[in-house]
Amino acid sequence: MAMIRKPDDDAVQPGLLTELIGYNLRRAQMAVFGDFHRILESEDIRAAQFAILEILRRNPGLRQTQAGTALGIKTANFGPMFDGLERRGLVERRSIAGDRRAKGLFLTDAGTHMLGRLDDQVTAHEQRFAARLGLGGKSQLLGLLHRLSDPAFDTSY
Amino acid sequence: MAMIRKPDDDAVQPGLLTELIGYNLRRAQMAVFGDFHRILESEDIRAAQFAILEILRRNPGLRQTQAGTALGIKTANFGPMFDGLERRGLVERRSIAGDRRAKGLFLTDAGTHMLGRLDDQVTAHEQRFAARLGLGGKSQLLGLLHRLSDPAFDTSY
DNA sequence: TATTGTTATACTCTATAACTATA
DNA sequence: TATAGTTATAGAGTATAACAATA
Repeated sequence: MAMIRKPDDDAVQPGLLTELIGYNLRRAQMAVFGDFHRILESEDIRAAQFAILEILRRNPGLRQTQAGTALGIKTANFGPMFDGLERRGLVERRSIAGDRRAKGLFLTDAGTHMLGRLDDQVTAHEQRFAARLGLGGKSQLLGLLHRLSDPAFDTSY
Repeated sequence: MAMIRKPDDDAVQPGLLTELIGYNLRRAQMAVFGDFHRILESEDIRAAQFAILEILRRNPGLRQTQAGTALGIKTANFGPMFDGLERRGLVERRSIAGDRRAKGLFLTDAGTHMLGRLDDQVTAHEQRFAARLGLGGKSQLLGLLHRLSDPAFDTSY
């Protein structure tokens, strides 16, 4: 067998990519979400569904458009996602007095209990990653991330 | 018309979500990628395809498994993604002397030129977001993100 | 036996457009 | 006319499993 040099994966030169904020955001998100998904598996729900449940815990009675806007989910996609949760009895739509087009969204008791079962695990997950960031690292990170997501920090206009 | 109070979108209480590192990573990534996608539209390519082109610019001759591993794309998915670029003449597979299973991946001249056309726009995009982060903010952010994506910082084992 | 890559397939998420019903 | 929500549909991205060829 000839001694063809097999390139080592570690020897891949990162180049421009690792200098890009967006690429590094994606890598970090993959790591954090991978861990988070493992937790949600225990209740067989997805991250997007968890976000819906969580925002309804804090804001019972929200309308679909509001919940969707707050989470960055389009109206046309929110409906089917919510249907899945409703079929499992975790949430419910209630009619709103005064506007027969809109519906108020609520957690059921089953939904509330599921979130309760996840609370400790989610807290542990969060603390694991906060620990990686060191003292004050998390609040520093969140501050920087808000500058990226908040259009008010865009000075290019 | 009755004076039903229509809840204001701004009044949605964020709750737990905005305390989660993962959720804030996602929001920031949506903002940065939204801007980035607008740039890539001009050449009609996707972010994942850009990443493939970019890593081949720096690492010509990479094998599929290596490129996929480096970018976090599974082997079974890398092939079809690469096919799309190859059909457009931006990249090519070449046989490797000594291993008839593997193929070396290369940019074509067309692929190199496309990356060249994007360079200035990508740099401008990057500077826009770096500006939002303030002096030293970007290197601070990248340092924190690496702690999240690098398993070596996981102290929970 | 292990590795490189392909094929098939399914699911989630995202995006757009056309539509109904109410306001 | 505008708004709340639904339906249909298409595309990208991700995941697993089975497979062929080669090492």
